[in-house]
Amino acid sequence: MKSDFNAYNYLLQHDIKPSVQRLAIINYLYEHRTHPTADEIYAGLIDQIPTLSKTTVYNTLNLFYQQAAILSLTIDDKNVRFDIDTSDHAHFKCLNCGKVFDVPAVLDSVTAIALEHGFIVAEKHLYLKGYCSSCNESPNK
Amino acid sequence: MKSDFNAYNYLLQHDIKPSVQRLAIINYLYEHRTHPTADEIYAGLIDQIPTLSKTTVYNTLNLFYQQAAILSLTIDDKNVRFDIDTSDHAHFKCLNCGKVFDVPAVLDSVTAIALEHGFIVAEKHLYLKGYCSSCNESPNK
DNA sequence: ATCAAATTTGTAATCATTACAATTTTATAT
DNA sequence: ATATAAAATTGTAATGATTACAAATTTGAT
Ligand SMILES: [Mn+2]
Ligand SMILES: [Mn+2]
Ligand SMILES: [Zn+2]
Ligand SMILES: [Zn+2]
Repeated sequence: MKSDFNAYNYLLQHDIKPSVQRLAIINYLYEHRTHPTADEIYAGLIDQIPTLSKTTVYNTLNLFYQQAAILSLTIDDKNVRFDIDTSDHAHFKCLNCGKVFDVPAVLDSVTAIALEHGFIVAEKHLYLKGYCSSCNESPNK
Repeated sequence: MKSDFNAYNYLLQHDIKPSVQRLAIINYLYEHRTHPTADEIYAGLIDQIPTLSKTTVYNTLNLFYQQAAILSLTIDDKNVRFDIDTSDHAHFKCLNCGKVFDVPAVLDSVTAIALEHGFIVAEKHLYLKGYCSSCNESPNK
C-alpha cells in the first residue's frame, strides 16, 4: 500500500524548497508517527541516502519548525522530538518504555486565560508523563 | 521583611535530610519564583556558600525532583528549569525576553482522557510560548 | 575518639546540538 | 552549453548542559 502523502506539495505549501534530503525527512516523519529524534531520523535514512549528514538533518528539522511544517517537542529533557502532526493534541511519555503517545486534547480555555493576561500565544504544548497501558499491565522492574 | 517559609520542615516533609546546601537551594527556589536554571541557582548562592559545587546543585535538584518537592520544567530545550510550586498551573515562555511566567490552569479534563486510554498520569505540564505583555508593547527588534 | 555512612566537591566524560568553512548542487545569465 | 552566483549539503570542530566518578569532608552512631 503506497502512501498518498504528497511530500513535494507539503513542502511547497510551507515555503520550503524541496530537495532529496528534505523530501526524505518529511516523508520519514509522515510514515513514523512515533515522535522521533533527529538521531533516529538520521539512522532511519542513512541507508537510503548514504551521503546524508547529521547536520543536514538538524538544519532541515529546524527549517521545518521555523516554517511551522512540524512541531518540536521538549517532553524529553535529553532529546528534542519531532511531529508532523501540527494539529491541537497532547503527548504522553511513558516513564518505563520511553514511548511518546498522542492524546486528544483541546486547550482553548488555557489559551484564553493567557490572552487575558496580555500574552500572545504562538505555541501550546501539553505533556503528560506516567505509565502506558502495556507497561502498567506488565511492569518492567 | 523575613520569609515565613520553613525550609527545614519542608525538606523533612519530603523525606529529605536537611543540609546547609539543601536548605540554601530550597530557600532560593522559595524566594525566586522565576523558574531558575541550575546555573542560575548556583550563581545566586556561590557568594553565600563559597565552597558550593555545581555538581551539588544538580544532585540536590534531582533529589528534590525525585522526592516530588519541586517541579522540573522542560519548556526550554536548552536548560531545565525548576519550580517550588508543585500545584496545578501552566507556564508561558516569552520568545523575546526568555522569561517564564505562571498561568493559572486546570488540566483535569485532559488527565481524564489519558486515563480512559489506559495511561497512568504522574505528571502534567502545559507549556505556552509566545510574547509577554511587555515585549508585545515594545518589541525588541 | 573511632568507624561507617552520607554528603559534598572537583574534574573529567558524555552527548545532543550548533558553528563554520569547504564542497557540491541548483539556478540564472550570457 | 558555459560561466557565474546562490543555495544546499557535508564533515569536522566547538559548545555547553548535565552526569560519572573518585577523593575529600561532614555527620551520626557506637
Ligand atoms: Mn503527536
Ligand atoms: Mn511555575
Ligand atoms: Zn510504556
Ligand atoms: Zn517578554
